[in-house]
Amino acid sequence: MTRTPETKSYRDIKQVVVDRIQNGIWQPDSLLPSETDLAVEFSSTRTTVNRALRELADEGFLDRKRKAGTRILNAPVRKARFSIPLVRDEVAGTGAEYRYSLVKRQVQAAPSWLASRLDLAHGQDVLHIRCMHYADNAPFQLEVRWIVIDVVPEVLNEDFVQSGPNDWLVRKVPFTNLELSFTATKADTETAEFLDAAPGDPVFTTERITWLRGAPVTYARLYFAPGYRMTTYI
Amino acid sequence: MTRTPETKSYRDIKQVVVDRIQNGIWQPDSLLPSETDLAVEFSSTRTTVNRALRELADEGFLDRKRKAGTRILNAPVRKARFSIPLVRDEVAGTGAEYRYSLVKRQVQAAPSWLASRLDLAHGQDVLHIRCMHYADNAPFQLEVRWIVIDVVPEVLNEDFVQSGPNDWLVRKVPFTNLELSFTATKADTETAEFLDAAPGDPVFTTERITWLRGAPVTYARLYFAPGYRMTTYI
DNA sequence: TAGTGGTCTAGACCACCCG
DNA sequence: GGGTGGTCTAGACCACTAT
Repeated sequence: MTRTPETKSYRDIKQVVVDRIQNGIWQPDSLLPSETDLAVEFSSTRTTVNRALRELADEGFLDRKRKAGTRILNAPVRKARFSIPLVRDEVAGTGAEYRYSLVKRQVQAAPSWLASRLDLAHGQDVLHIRCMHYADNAPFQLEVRWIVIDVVPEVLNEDFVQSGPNDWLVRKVPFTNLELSFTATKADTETAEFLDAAPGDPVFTTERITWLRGAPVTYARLYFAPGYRMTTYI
Repeated sequence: MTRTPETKSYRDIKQVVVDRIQNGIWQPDSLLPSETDLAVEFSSTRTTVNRALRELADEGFLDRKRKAGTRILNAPVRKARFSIPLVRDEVAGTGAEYRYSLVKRQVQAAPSWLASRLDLAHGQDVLHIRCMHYADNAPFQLEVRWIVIDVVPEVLNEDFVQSGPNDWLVRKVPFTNLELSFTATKADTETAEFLDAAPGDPVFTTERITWLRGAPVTYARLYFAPGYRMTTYI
């Protein structure tokens, strides 16, 4: 079949479907026509309709089940995409100049809370690191990290004086699994000093655990200077 | 062509590609073979290879450009998907019982900071709402919200005594755009009381602005009770 | 068991953009 | 200019599951 003026691309189809949902032509919880029917309506093929609906389901608009059909989700559990930048890039993105400084680097036995969290053997060695990231010489982020030496033994060759462990890990151990959480914590005395904050001040905190093929690589806590705001657009 | 034992599905292909990246067989910044070549290697078709690579690019592993080819990203700007649940569902998901309570509902002229933020006319009317969400009768979230009446005049018919504005908005007003940000704030006296916290305690705070086809619908601040943690897996 | 979505094929045309 | 990815077609078989 040749493409007629009425022929819709998968992008057009997505747009039409979203419009119909937003204008109430198709109600939440109701069933869409089958892919075959929609293909006829849009002068398209099932393959193309399939791609459109598949992406909308992926974005959280639709729920699709074989035999049951495609249903409009009533509670739009919209899914937001956000990217996880390197601190360096995040700072550079604001136009500020990035500076890194190592505070502490020490091999130690994993504290028991960490061993428990990462499922390490009792007393297993980890490399503990504290470092600071600055934006135009103002404190931006305090990084506190533990790296499991058995999983990445080469880490012992790095002194992390010139650049941070995150840069190194990203280069050496790419593409792993990640657990990411966000909380608001209270600055203790030391954190407050590094971040140029008052003790007790609220601090936006990120916690990351990274695995490489099932093995825990590193645990990190990132304390952001007061005023930090993480923003996403959907 | 019939499917041989060597024939790979798009999932298999994704897995192989990720494995090769993780094992350093394909280095960051380097170019992958073309889709056509990969199709031959995997005893598959270009369509299938295309889907695999397209999804990996979408997940942040690869960068694809016509003519330039497919390149492995060295700075893994991994993209995380997180969903934005209704409070009700979030509470229910923890197994706790959800309870809602209206604190305040009032039509007022938009305060100037809000008018500025949402680009409203000076003195434009908004519906101001404060309400609480409880989990097993413990404070879970304090919601402070402003709704632009001109955009959704039907909101005046709702008293929001039985259920919150979020439930209503989600059902009635599909949003098209969303700005979402996260910060750590300091509890003021009133917030602290509602959240059963001490004044000055750190509070994880979410700010949401929602638009419907370019028109600002609502601005909301969500203050979470101490101990709240937002978690994602990637 | 019948109908729906999930996936694959083989081929085609096209848009983009690097060299 | 030519090679790469972007997309579409027409058809097929299959997997799942509601009924």
